[in-house]
Amino acid sequence: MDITAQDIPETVTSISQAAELTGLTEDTIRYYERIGLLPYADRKPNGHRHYSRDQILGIRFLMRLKATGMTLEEMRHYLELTHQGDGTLSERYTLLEAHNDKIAREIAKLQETQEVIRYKLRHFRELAENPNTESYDCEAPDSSGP
Amino acid sequence: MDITAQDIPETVTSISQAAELTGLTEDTIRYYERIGLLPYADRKPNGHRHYSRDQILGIRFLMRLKATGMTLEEMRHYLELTHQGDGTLSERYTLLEAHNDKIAREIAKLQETQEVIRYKLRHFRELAENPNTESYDCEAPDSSGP
DNA sequence: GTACTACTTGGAGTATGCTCAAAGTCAAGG
DNA sequence: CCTTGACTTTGAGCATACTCCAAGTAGTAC
Repeated sequence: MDITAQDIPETVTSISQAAELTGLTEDTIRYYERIGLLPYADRKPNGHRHYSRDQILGIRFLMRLKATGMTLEEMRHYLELTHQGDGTLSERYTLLEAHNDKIAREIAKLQETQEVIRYKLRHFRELAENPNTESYDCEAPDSSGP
Repeated sequence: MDITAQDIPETVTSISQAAELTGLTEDTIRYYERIGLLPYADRKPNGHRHYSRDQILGIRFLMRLKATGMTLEEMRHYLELTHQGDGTLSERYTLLEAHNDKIAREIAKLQETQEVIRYKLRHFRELAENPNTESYDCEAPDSSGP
């Protein structure tokens, strides 16, 4: 998932190509359109959807938001603001800023848990090196003290 | 959610206290017991569940795993191994190590997205300072070049 | 003309993870 | 004895996010 458009063909793209380029399935793309997360896609004369490079990039950005914990409904709201034009810029700014803060908190939590896990892994290694006769089976693995 | 036991009373704990100490609801704790994620809790003579300090710590550790993307089923499996004793130590080690790697990848993804969001925020600030007459409404917000 | 492929729509079904409600038990207080 | 409050069990319901299926169409290949 490049953030540049290098890998996206210039010509418009079918739903199968869009799926490949975004990592979604065709069904998921149609589902997103149905729930209003993606705008009603342009159709070719035969009724098939086609997507522009910008639309693919737009979906990729959305997938980033999703991958970082934003719900479909929140994304839908953000896109609604985008459609309403420049008058909503400050609101969109606030939303993205809030999401960025949320990501920062998420990273902090992940790093904390990494420390806890590394402590446990160290503990396991000690047990393996020095099989403890009085090791009580810690049915409820915890993280208190050494 | 301290990783030490400082805030957990020494005396055994009711489900309402357990809920408070773990951030879960009583319903969720009962649900976890039902699906086998938590062992069948000891009951007081009147049938009420009670929890030890170690059990509270165990739940907190599980909630860390959950908060970092482990599913209930994966946790259930991990706990099953724990119950099987020291023979499963190396398998548990492998599982935790894999989860730690997953967290590392997750952090990397979050940080990448933070960069993309910061780029967009910067772009919004520029638009606000210098309202662009030819700003095309980027219906599909992307992240390609400036 | 027939087959094949790539799509279309609409609707139903599924997985995960809760969340709530109904009906009952038990112990303490007034 | 009656009420209140904190629990109990069982089972159903719900939100999110897909995922699959059936029936149909449009264009190409032979």
